[in-house]
Order: sequence, then C-alpha cells, then structure tokens
Amino acid sequence: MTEDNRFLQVYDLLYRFFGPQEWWPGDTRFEVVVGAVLTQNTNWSNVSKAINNIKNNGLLSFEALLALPIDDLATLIRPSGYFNIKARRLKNLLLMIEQRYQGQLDLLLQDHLMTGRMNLLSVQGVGPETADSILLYAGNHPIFVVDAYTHRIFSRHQLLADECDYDSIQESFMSALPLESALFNEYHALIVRLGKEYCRKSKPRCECCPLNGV
DNA sequence: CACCAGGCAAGTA
DNA sequence: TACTTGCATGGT
Repeated sequence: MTEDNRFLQVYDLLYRFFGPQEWWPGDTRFEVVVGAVLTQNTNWSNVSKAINNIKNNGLLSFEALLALPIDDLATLIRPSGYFNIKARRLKNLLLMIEQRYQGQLDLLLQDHLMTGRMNLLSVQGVGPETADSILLYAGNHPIFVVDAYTHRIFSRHQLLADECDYDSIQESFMSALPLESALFNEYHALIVRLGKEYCRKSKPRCECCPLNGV
C-alpha cells in the first residue's frame, strides 16, 4: 500500500481503541427508523425513554403509529424533545411509506439505494443524516452517515476542511473506504463515541484524544 | 447556572 | 445564496 489513506488509518485506530460499538440499538428495523427521527439533535438516553413509552403502550409498529392521532404521538415522545415537530416528522415519513411502498418498510429498504434515499429526502423532516442512518442501520446499505461530530473531529484534526458540507464529507469517506455496510456501521458509531468522550463542542482541543498524531 | 445532545426547515436580507 | 432562528426535554 503506497496510498496515504488516513480515513482507513483513523478507523483502525478507533476500532482498536474503543472496540465494537454494537450499533444501532433497537430490536427491529422499524424501531431503528423511529429512533433515527427522534434522535435529531437529541441525546440517545432521551430517545430511549420516548421509544419505551411507545413500546409500553404496544404502539411500536407501522400500523399502530400511522393510526395514532398526532397529539397522542407527541405526548408519548415528549422526553425526546421537539416532540411536536418530531411527531409531525414521523407521521410524514410513515405517510410516504404508505403511499409509495404500500405501507411496507421493507420495500423501501429493499429499493435501489439512491431511489430510496431520494424518497426519504422528499419527506419534510428527513434530512441527509436521518435518511442515511435509516438506509445504513435499518436497510444495511453501504452509505456513510455524516454527523456534527464527524465534521468537528475531522476538521479539528485537519483531515477535512472547515467549510465542507454534508455531501462533500460523505464523498470524502466513501471514496477513501471500501463500500461495505459493516465498515460504515462501525465507523460512524466509533466517531460518535470519540466525539462524546474526546471532542466536545466547548473544548477547543483535547490533549488526550486518541487521534493526536495521526 | 450555562451548555449541549447521533438535525431540519422556515424565515430573513 | 448565506446566515439566523425555532423547536424542547433532560443530563452534566
């Protein structure tokens, strides 16, 4: 190997440092989809409470949530924050699946990757990170999920330019790495783990960051 | 007390 | 096109 592939080097380093992260938490594909919307700008412990509220009421299924009045859904997901807007976003997503995929999540997940992605992005409230999280973690598609940590960590370590947008960051990773869902799954989870523990927004730089020296 | 979390869309100039 | 603001709970 003569190529200087820092993206792969960082992955190997993080995997050795943290080990496997076992993402995405959730028992079913549908639960992953719900979690993907609820976790927008919100920490997972709050999302977990919201999902448990849905489960405890026996409502964690496509049909049950589609039939549930929006205000009732908002009440259930209250702990996840932004509960009114997230209830609307979940409903929008379920309606798209109802209209374009006969109400079958699996048909969306089995559709051609870029067709499914476009349909997800057409939903009000589903942006690129939410769409890609669904495609990767529920659909097992090889697409790289970019988040705020990805930008912060890699720009701080000068592996990405500060002004990169979502699509350009995603392209940087996907052109440098083998297109394997298992790799993208673990890599994104490792980035979130690193960000939480070593790359907080308020801290200018972390002396003990495992990436120092890469 | 301030700050932030596994974003996104609408409003403004 | 490029900023800014609203959305909102719960943990540190």
